[in-house]
Parts: sequence; structure tokens; C-alpha cells
Amino acid sequence: MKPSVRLVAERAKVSHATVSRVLNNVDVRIAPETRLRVERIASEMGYQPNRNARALATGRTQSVALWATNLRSVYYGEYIHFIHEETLRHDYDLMVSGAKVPQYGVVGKDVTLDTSKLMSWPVDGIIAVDLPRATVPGMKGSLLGGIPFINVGGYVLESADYVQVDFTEPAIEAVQHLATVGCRRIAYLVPDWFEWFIPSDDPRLSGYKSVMAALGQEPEFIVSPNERREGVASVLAAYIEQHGCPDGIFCYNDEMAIGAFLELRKLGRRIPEDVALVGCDGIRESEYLHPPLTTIMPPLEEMCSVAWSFLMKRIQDPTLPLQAARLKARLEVRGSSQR
Amino acid sequence: MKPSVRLVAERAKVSHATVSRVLNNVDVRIAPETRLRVERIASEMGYQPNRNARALATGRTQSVALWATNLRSVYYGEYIHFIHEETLRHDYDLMVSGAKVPQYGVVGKDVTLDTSKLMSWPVDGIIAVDLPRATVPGMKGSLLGGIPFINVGGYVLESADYVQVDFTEPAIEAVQHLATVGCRRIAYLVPDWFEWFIPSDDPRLSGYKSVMAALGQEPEFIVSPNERREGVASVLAAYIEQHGCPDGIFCYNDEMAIGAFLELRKLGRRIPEDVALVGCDGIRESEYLHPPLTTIMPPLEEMCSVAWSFLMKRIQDPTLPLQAARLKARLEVRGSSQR
DNA sequence: CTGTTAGCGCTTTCAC
DNA sequence: GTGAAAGCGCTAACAG
Repeated sequence: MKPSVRLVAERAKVSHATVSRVLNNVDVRIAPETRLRVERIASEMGYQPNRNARALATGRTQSVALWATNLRSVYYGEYIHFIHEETLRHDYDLMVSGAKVPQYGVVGKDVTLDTSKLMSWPVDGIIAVDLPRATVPGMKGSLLGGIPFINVGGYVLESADYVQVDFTEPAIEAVQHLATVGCRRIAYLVPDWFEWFIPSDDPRLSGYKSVMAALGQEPEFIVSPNERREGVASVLAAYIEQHGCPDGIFCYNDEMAIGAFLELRKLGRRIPEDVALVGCDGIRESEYLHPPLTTIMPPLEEMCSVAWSFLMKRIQDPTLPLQAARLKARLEVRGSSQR
Repeated sequence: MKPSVRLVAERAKVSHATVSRVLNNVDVRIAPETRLRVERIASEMGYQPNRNARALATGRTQSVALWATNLRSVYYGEYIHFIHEETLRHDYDLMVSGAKVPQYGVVGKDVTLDTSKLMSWPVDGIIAVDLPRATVPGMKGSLLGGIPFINVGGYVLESADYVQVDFTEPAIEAVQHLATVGCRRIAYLVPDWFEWFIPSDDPRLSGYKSVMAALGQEPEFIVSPNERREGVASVLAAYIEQHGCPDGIFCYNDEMAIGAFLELRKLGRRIPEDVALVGCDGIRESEYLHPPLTTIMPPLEEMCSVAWSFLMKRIQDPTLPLQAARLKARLEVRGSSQR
């Protein structure tokens, strides 16, 4: 049986209230000898407070929830890593929660985030990553069902605290870069739900469009059934067969760029000579390709650390005015687009 | 303010016990009209039970903890993904916890897993991934501090429920394969803590040694300061300068294999012509290389699903005899070793 | 069929 | 300095 405060108290011949006081270092006016005795006995018995009980009593849990669209993707894995680092540093625990299909529905359309699961644990704060066109019911200011809430990523809800990464400039730069290295036909490779985007939703899209307009070229979209590598592989060959092959492809994300990369090579196209490729997200795998993938890198670590500090401030004072930060992503030119 | 059972009860003009009964679908003998009324009012008020309170009352939390050595690595990311799928399916929540340096200490030496953080939340079960030579204090049978515990991976504690992946056969097969494709000098690339391994600790090591013995060749070890890509990059050039270059390298894991791959290419060695390479873990990134990496693939999805079912059984009946499964990994031969 | 009551293990007043 | 007692929000045993 796990020892409780009462058990410790009994052996230490004090009341359980005193044990609690000692162990929480509250109330300095405690006889040093009592304190020592309690501490010794508690550690002898291997006492660990029951955090549910503590949470119930205090209303604080020392835990936060992380919500991500897709736990499979290495991109969101990086978020988990960095947020987890923060929790370690600040002695919090981390609940991880991802999208169930009906939980998030079709991405891209206006979707409603099913928050019942997300909020079911009374965590102290919630961090959500990338909420494209999402409606989050129960949001009031920066509180979701009363719980401090922050969202972070390329897509944010501006009604709550957020840390956004701005892809606009590097997206423009990326498409210009493709033009500069001599691409005459630059396509944008996107997941099929991009149709539901209004241009301002996706800075990559608006960046792409604006540069194409400036170049006097028609935008060209290659549409993949999803935002993953496999989706791209399933459609690219047919697309090229039907429409011919662009000589530059700007990709919605790195996973898709990698899909395109592998598929193009299978089709005998050389990268970057025949097709120059640019991805987005800066996942580490982009470096593994040969030539390595040119990509747009969000400062994930910094984003997570800013998000964390915002969240802590919000927890301290829920009435704080909106906290927002916008960080810059940067274009990292590598071999896949250099010629 | 969040509505509580009492508040719902008040408005529904019943006792809070009845509300609890209705909402938990317990005790069928409830007037249908009462049931309906309570359900309607609860949903109108957006009532969500406080799970801390429920956990305190029932002793069950409907959550499990996942412990991994290293949250950064994509390999452990895959574990998180698959375990998370299980939690979704079975309506559990997932706490994620990783190693803090002092929490796990030097891997390879006999180390003591700091369980205080791991157990601080009263979860219903604990899943630990890869515990090489770890001592876990507080283990009694398959219970860790009274909580059902299962460990999974290439390294397991056989004193508790476990699901182990067996790398032995594919490791032997891998080294033989390297010999078959004509390698005359086959090295094993390992993290420096391999020195603390006794051969039986690491099936790759014992497999490697046995094949080398059969071939009548001297084992050759390339030692990297850690098990990551960067570590390998930092030592490989110097090693080759000093000792010349093996024509086949068996690698402790895929991350290291990728490190070797990129570094070798930088040094102007062709893969597989000059050096044939085999990794281990089957991370998806291994496919991104060109040529793609030959690797040993553990059946992660199956491992996680078996581990989950073991854990659920253990939760149901903590006195169950030890549950153990050993699944086979398989060698996936790809371009990096074919010639 | 439903209400009353007693905890779950802890923190936190309020007395003494 | 320390104990007694209340209560966090819920479930579950016991009445009726």
C-alpha cells in the first residue's frame, strides 16, 4: 500500500496537517526537530504525495496538455520534444493528445476542434499546435473552458495567446529563388484541402501567387490527396504524364517535398538539374536527401520557449491582455534547388 | 465557473448521486424521464466531470504514462505515435515522460531509473521503452510502486511484463549479408557506451561477433561518442584516416548509419560500391537516403499493440503471472548494401 | 427508483 | 508550533 500523509503523520506522531506543511515547505514556524523527523520518516517510507488529491485540493495540477494535429509526423515530434524540455525544466508533466479523425475533421475546411477529450484532464494549461481554420468551442479570451490556452505554429487563432511563425517572407524568397536559378515553370505542390484556403490562410500560397504574378506567369497547382509523402507519390507520375513536368516545385511541406523528391528520381528526373525543389518546415530528414532539400525553417525551439513563458504568465494571471509573438522563419538554400 | 455534479443536480432537482449514476450509465434502474432530464441539463451546462476527483474516488485515472529514453529521436517518436493510437482507441489519456540526464544517467552502465517523476502522476499503467541495463527501484513483479508496468523494446527487464523485439537473427543475417556481397572488412559502428555491454546485452553485438568468428575475421569497432548522427560525423573521418576504411559497416542504429552515410559521401566514398552499410531500427528516414538504407525493422506497431493488451490485462488483474512476448525483427535489404 | 452519507488523500483555514 | 476540521468534486455503499 502506498503511504499517505496520515500514515506518515501517525508514525511521526504529529497530525497529517503538519506533515503536509513540512513537505510543502509552507509555514516557517515549525519546530526544527519536528521538521527533521517528518522529513526522515516520509523519505524512509518512500512517501509520494497523490497528485490527484493535491490537485483536487489546490486546483493546480502542475501539468499541461499538448495538442497536435498529427502525432505521426516528425514535424510535430519536434514540437513534443521542445515542449517536453520546457516541462522538465519547470517541473511540469506533459499530457499528449493528438487528432482523432472525427476530433478534427477535414483539415482546411472550417472545422471544429473537439475539445472534450483535450480538456478532460484538468491541466493547468493547454498548448495547441497548428490550428488551420479551426473553431475551438469554449474559448473565452485566452481561456479554453477556463484553462489557460496558447496556440503556436504557422496557423494560429488570434483570439487567444499565440506564437506564430511567419512564413510569408521566406515563401516569397523561395519562389523568387527558384526563378533566379532559372526555373521557367514553377508549380506549388499542395494537399487537396488547399482549395478551402483563402490565400491569406496560407502565407506560402499568397507568397507563391504574388511572385508568380510579378513574374507574369500562371500559377500551377499540383494537388496531392494529403499532406504526406505517400499522397504525393500516388499522384505525381500521373500529373507529369498529363501535364508535363515543371522545372521548379515549391512544396507545402518537407514531407511532401520528400515524396516528390523520391518519386521524381524514380521517374528519372534529376534534382536539381531537371527539377529544383523547395520544401517547408525544416524537418531534420530534409538534410538526409542527396542533394539535401532546400527548405524554410521555423525557429521551433524559440517558438516553444516563448509559448511556454506566455502560458506560465497566463496561468499566473488569467486576466492579462492578449500575448502574441510573431517569429520569422528563414529560407535555407541547399542542394535541391541550386544550379 | 465550471459546473459540478452538485450544480447539475440542483437544476435537475435530483441528488448529485443520481446525476453521477446517469452520467456513468451505472445502475439501470433509473426513471427514463429523470435520465433524460439530467442528460439534457448536463449537456446544456456543458458539464465535464473533474477527472481528478473521479480518480480520487475510484482509484482509476484512465491514463497511462509512456517513458522513453530520448524524446528527440524519431525512433521513439514512432513509439509515441503507436501507443497514442492505442490510447485513442481505448479512451485513455497519455502522459509522456522522457529522460532527464540525471534521471537516466549514463546509458549502458548499470543505471538507476529515477522513477519519482515517472510515477508522480497516479496513472493506471506505465509503459517504458528500451531500458538497457537499467535498475528500476520500486519494482515488484510487474508493478512499479503498485502500478502495472510493462517494458518494451530491444532491451527489456525480464522481471516485469515485457514485449521484446529480437534482433539476434536479423543481426546475424545482416553481417552474413555483408560478407555475401563481398565485404572483406566488416566493422561494427557503436556508441561509446557499448564498452559496458556484455555481449548478451546487445544481440547486434553478439550476432556480429559470432559471424566474424565464423568468417575467421577480427572484429573491428568504430566507436562514436553517442548514438546519434552527429556523434558519428565527428569521429568517422579521423578513424578512416588512421585505420583505413572498412568496406562494410554494420551500424548500431539507423541514426548512426545515416551519420556514417552522409559523412562517407562527404569523404568521397561511394555507397554501396566502396562501403556497404546496414542500419537498425527501420526508421522511416532510412528510406530517404539514396541509395536507401538496408536496415533491421522491428514490428513496432505490433509490439505496441501487444504491449497495450498485456498492460490492460495486468491492470485488470495485477496478480496475473508474468506476461512476455518476443517478436522478430527482420532484415530489409535495400540499396545501401546491394552490389 | 432515488436520496443520504461516507470517504478518496490532500491542503488550508481557524483555533488553541 | 501544532491539531482539529472543513472541503476540493466525485463515486459507491447503504437506506428507504
